[in-house]
Amino acid sequence: MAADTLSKTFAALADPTRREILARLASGEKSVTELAAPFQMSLPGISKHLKVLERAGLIARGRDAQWRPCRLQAGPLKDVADWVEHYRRHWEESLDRLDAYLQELQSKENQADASEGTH
Amino acid sequence: MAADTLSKTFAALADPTRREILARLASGEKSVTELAAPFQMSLPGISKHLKVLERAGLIARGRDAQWRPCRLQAGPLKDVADWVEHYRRHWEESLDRLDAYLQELQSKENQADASEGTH
DNA sequence: CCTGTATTTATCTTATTAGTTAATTAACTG
DNA sequence: CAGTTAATTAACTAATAAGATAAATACAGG
Repeated sequence: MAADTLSKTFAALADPTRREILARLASGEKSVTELAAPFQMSLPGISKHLKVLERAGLIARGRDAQWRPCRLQAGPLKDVADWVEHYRRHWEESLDRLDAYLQELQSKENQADASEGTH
Repeated sequence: MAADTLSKTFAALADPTRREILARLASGEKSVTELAAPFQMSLPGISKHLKVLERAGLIARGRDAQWRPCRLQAGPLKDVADWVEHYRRHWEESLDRLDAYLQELQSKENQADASEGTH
């Protein structure tokens, strides 16, 4: 993994368990055990994922007695949004081309349908 | 690396060399050698990165004599944009809080400035 | 058909990742 | 202070990734 911030963010997001953890944190702070509950994975496994997220700045951890409540920190996600935004016109253009192609197919099909009766 | 599409996309983006390759492809098709030129890395190294990008569906490769021109395919980036969009309010809220905090600091500073002359 | 150019594949090394279980730390509770 | 709950660290394994060099493949042009 490269050291730069954006690379660390993308690497952290490249795991479905970690993305699921973030999704669950979107609705508020949770303890490690709460976060771990929906997963098959062992608690140390979850703990490791949380460390990856923490090092990427995507979560912060507090202390409440024996619990370490985790909360979402979305700052790095703004960087992702800003980065990907540069490519918007590329996917929109390719969707436009797909659309044009499908419309062309459709109109050919209609022509075929229309001529069916005449032959 | 997990098998799902979004994970593969994020994993592919988690490398600055690969992001740089995408950035260069944004201005049009390029051959492997052209893509490799700005980097220190060996050609097989670049070739590997291209394979990662290809498997993530981020580029497609054609054939023109002995060249394999690469072109950007931005489809998966739309999925990234859609995914990250769910978190927009989180980073905007935290920026708002930062903003409020800075304004508070500022106004306290102004009060302090204003009272300087009177003491 | 031989040579040069473009690119990939093979092979190897080193580092990192994801996961496990067992042991440890930290804090509350009776 | 002994026991319980929450969470992390340690130690290990297996898989994957990033890079290198050397060899192989694909094509063009004389």
